Amino acid sequence: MEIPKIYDPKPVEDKWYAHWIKHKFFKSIPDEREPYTIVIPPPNVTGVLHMGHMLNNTIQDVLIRRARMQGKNACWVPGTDHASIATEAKVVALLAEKGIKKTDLSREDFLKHAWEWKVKYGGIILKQLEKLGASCDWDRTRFTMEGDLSEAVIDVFIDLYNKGQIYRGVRMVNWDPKGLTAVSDEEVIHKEVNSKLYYVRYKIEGEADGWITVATTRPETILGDTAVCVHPEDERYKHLKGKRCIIPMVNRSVPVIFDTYIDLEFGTGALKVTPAHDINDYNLGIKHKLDVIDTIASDGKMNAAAQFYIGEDRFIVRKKIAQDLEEMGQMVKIEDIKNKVGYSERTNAVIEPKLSMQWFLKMDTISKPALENVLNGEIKLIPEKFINTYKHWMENVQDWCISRQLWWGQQIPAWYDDKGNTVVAKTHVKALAAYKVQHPRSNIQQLKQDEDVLDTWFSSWLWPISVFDGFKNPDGKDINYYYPTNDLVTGPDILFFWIARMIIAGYEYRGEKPFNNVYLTGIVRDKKGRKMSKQLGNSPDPIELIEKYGADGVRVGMLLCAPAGNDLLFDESYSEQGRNFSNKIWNAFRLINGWEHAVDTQQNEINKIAIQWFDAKFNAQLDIINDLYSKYRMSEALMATYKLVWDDFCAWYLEMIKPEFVDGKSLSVDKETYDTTIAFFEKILKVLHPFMPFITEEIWHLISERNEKECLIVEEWPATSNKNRIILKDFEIVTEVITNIRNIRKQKNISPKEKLEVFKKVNQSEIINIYDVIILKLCNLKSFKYVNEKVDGANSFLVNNAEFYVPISQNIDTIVERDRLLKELQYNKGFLESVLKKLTNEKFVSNAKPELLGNERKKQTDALAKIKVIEEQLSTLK
RNA sequence: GGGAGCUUAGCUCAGCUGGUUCAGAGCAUCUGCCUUACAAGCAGAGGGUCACUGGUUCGAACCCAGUAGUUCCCA
Repeated sequence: MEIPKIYDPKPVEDKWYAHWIKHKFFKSIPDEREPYTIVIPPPNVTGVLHMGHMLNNTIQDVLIRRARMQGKNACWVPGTDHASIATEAKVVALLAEKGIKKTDLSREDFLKHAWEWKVKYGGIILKQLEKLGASCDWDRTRFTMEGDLSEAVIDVFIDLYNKGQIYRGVRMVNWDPKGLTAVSDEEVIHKEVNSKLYYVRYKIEGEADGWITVATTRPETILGDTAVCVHPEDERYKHLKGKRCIIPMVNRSVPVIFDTYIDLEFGTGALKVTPAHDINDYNLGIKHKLDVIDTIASDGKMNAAAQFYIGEDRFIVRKKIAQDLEEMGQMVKIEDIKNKVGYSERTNAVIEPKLSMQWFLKMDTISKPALENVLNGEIKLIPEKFINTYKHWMENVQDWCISRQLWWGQQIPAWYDDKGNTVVAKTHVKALAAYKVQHPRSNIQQLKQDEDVLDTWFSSWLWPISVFDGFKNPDGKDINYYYPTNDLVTGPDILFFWIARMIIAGYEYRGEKPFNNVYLTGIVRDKKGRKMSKQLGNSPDPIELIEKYGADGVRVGMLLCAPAGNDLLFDESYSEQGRNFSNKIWNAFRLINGWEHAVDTQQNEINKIAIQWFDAKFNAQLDIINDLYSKYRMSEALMATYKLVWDDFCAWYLEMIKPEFVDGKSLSVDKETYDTTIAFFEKILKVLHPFMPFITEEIWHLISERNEKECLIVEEWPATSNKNRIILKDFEIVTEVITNIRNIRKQKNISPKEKLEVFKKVNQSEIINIYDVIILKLCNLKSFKYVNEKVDGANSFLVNNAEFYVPISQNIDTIVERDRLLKELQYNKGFLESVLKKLTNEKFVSNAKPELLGNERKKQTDALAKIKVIEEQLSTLK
């Protein structure tokens, strides 16, 4: 059967993925082997695969496949999170298309729609992961809102409440007026934008023409002002001590207060204070006991307390009030400035600081072990530089606002009577019972459950425990076997959102870390360094990439540009390189596969040496690869593998043993060489497998007869053994000789078909001629002979002080040759000089380590010998 | 405003404890080849003031200080 010379990944990938599934190779059940566990960072159910997922899931799959081949019980747990805001937004939008408003639905009905949506679309991203080749144990797929996981969330809430770690309070929160919910600090993205700074003058109370000018970027909040604040040291305002001023339009009299918080340089040095709508103002308000007037409603529109513009959006009001103040003569000037504005990560609405009643988790004590165990190296962050960021955050950690004003999520198990008395309990029945204990004289029959749900991260922080049913069954087989997990692979953007909180939960609920290592990938950016985003449209569709280059190609492409912890600038050309690599491997297979192998053919010297060399090379390189893996240097491990395959195996080894063509027919390969080559190739497939699972599995089955259970995916990772360093050293010289000869051929424009003669001048007695056959073959030589004298009229080169001559039919251009030699001489003299400089330096000789000194001395003698040879060559040129 | 990181070839990055012929890799580029595995290929070559300035040292891409640019985190 003719094997196509271009590898076609599509049918291969579909076939083998199905095959692996069929034979349950991804499945993990606790046994006596050492476990190797990864829990997937659950992508959110609304998501479709983007390049960030591609990257971290490729890395996870590489790790898990290698662990599996190393004989560990590899378990990669997949799943999704319910992403309350994002999902609810999607469902609301979908309902809106049908003309249904959320407010018209009951909570129950809305959730029914949401679940329908989840069933229909929630699995898309997991299906996409299959295309990538992700070897997750799909039987273990979990979802943060499924029964058991939700129950864990509720139990944890109740437990922490009972421990006094959870409280309810009025706080300034980041309000998302579009999502109509509070969001955490981490979900606010601060962006620099072009704004205006409005200078507005307020009348001083009781003075005929006394004014104070404040500067603000948010004039719409003027209606909620309850003070004006200046710096106590500010000479401009010292006379205002004890005075009051009048807020325009609403004509409210408010005090002028003094606080060192004020920045003298900014604006006019006078700050209008709106405690209800700015976190700093809020704190000032508490300190100075100011009134709080909330003038903006949940939807971002002015409310009745504002008195003006009621029902109009804050941004429209900003323009209107500026104009009105202008007309009133109270607008002094307007300047353009740049400032940072917070946006909701989910809805992109401008965040409105808002006072509201929320649930909080105290972070001060509960986070202690999580900080400690990262600092002491019990949990490793890779790369280490993230420890700084982590430490900084954990040392300044704020209480976590865990309530969200949404329906999609776990409803907070808090119950209220009509006076606002609260009990926390798992069910209404239990709540009522608890309530009766607290209020024995009450005969209330009905409590009202809190309307809000818990933050999605309040589910996912339990993920490494809850996916193994560690809450439901704390001493279960799974949790005891798989926990703590080995590696977590995710992006640094969720270091606090998720990683830190998982560590906290791990210590709180298992008394142990959730994972040993956290591998933080970079953020995938486009070629210009911009984050990939839908708005910019600069993100390639991963599935299309896979169609175009094959999953193996894209995986390789991803990792080629993925230095650990640094952002990566993705470009499609990397996937192309990956695809080309697939093709290279494929063609190596085609070559070997096409060889006749005869039992009666004697193994020749070339093949014997080639085999010895590649065996040594493979082992040495595998040591390097293993070491790089152990340091999580994935892209370097890939590059080392790439070079092993492309350069060492294909370009050198296969070229060496490739049978020659005689009379238009390929000679046959001896059986021993053939079998060894197959064995080498199989080892190479193993080492390639984690990076390129599909093509390697395909060739694995083509290259030898195997039954359907004998799959590469469960083969053993090769052990390293042979450490023949001598042959590797020798080969460095051999390849240098070969390159020199090829170079001369190239420079002199000699056809590769023309056979050359090469002479080696014997200076000393040492002749290592075992490699000559290789030089003969790879350079297409007629002969390779030893001489005692220089060969006249030939091109020459030096390798390790040995002189080589290549006579060619053209005359030697002595001028060019002399120039070349002079240049070489100059370089070597310069080099010698630098060595001598060290050796004649007393301080160097007395300070340097002995081996270093010896090295320098050797350099000296080598350089001297070389100079002598070059000078001799030069003298004969004249 | 506070903190952390980064700056090495056209691009993306290695370079560990300062010392090997140390300035490297891949891609891209250039030149020659459709040589019976692969043109998605083969062979060869050319690319760098290691951001800048100063310091420490016998010796600095590497250590220290400052400057510039840049990215991120926090407020």
